Amino acid sequence: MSRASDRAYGHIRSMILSGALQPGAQIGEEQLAESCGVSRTPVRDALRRLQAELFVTRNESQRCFVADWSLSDIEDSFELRGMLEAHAAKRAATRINWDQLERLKSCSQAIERAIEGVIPDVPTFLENNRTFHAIILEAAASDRLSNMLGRLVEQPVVLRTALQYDRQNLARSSHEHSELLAAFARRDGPWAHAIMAAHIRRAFHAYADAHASHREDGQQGVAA
Amino acid sequence: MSRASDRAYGHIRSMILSGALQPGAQIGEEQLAESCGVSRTPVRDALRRLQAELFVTRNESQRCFVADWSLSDIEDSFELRGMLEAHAAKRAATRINWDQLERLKSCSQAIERAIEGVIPDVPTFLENNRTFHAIILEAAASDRLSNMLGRLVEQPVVLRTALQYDRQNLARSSHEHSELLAAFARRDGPWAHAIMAAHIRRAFHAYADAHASHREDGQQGVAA
DNA sequence: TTCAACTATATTGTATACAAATAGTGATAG
DNA sequence: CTATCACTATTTGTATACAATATAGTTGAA
Repeated sequence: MSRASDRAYGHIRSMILSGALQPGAQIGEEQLAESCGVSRTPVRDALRRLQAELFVTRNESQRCFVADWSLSDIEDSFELRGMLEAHAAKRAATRINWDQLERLKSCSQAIERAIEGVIPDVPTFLENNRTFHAIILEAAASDRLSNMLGRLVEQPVVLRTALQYDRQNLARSSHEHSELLAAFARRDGPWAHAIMAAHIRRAFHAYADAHASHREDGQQGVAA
Repeated sequence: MSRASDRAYGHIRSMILSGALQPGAQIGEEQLAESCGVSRTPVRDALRRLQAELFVTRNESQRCFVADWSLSDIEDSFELRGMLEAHAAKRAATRINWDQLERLKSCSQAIERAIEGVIPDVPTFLENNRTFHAIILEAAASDRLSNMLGRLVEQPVVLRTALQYDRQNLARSSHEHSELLAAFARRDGPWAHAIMAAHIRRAFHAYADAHASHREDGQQGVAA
């Protein structure tokens, strides 16, 4: 996408994620255009994208609002993501090639290194975790699946919460990655499916636990 | 959406479905605007929607093309749709209310009436079949799920093929609807899940069979 | 005082003009 | 004859002005 449209997209998205634009707040095109330093045209493009990704909703008369995620929305998200990522893992197991497997191993090792120190390197963990899942999706080789999962993994709840991690969660996540590698190496679709389903499910419960203790002081986090 | 944008969307979509715009063909915004009798602005909106629904693709330099669906794309579509609709059916089973159940019964009866004559009333069948699935999705009560399924059920392959039906397919489809009603009446999620998975899977095989006999003279059809 | 209708204002939708980028074409040099 | 570079034409991206529509505020009458 083009420069101005991208800038508007990124800017609005980050304002939503940072809380500068609160859930339920109405957002006018003109106001956003000014705030982004571009005209309404690219803002409208950006809003359409954000709407497709469920960051933004519209009322019956086409006015835009920051999407308000209820707890059940969040659960829905994890549920769908688990289903689709497990499916992707199953497909990937029988289609993955040598290069992709090597890249997965490399990610997995980077993740292990990132969490072995006294102070875990969370940014490195996150980056490689992200790449790990992206490679699996690539190996699954389904445009439609990629299209749909792309809408889920980037959603507010995931980003807003994926900022702080406890040691145990990081280690468990990393261990599940190793298991996935084993399943892929054996080309075992059902195994990969089961591990991935559990992987995402665990992340959901970790999030739910963090949410239940409703500490609003910092960000709680979940590693999937 | 607004009038001009809707017109452009419908017009382009029907041109793709009718074959007036062939798969792989490049489509320029200006040309479409003229053809739709509107300016480029609403055409651009329509193209974004069609792109999200995978009717249209873009190359690396943002030029638009009519999406070209390979056989594996079609299989992907059925696979995902089966997975998501089965999930929807499972959710619906435990959430459906009396009104929704009554509407499902009414649809089911209309479908039975439509196929009992010597000449099946296919348009009525299709209309009620569509409503039937929509009610289940409504009962599933998940915006994300609706959002995703909406992108699948309306896709080219479905529409392009859902035009002619043999008696046996119609009857089997209708029978599966009745089974779903039974599962819903008993609030049996796993049962509903299994029936729906089979329902969509059967539709896929019916399509694959029709495709294998590659009769290009008319439209083959599949009732899901 | 309340409700309704109307006006004013704010917001989104559309058209058009212009800017930027890309691909196609032709000429020229190796 | 091929390949590369420059130029032109085509296509998409952006800005702005204007039109249509919805909301909110105000005024009037019952």
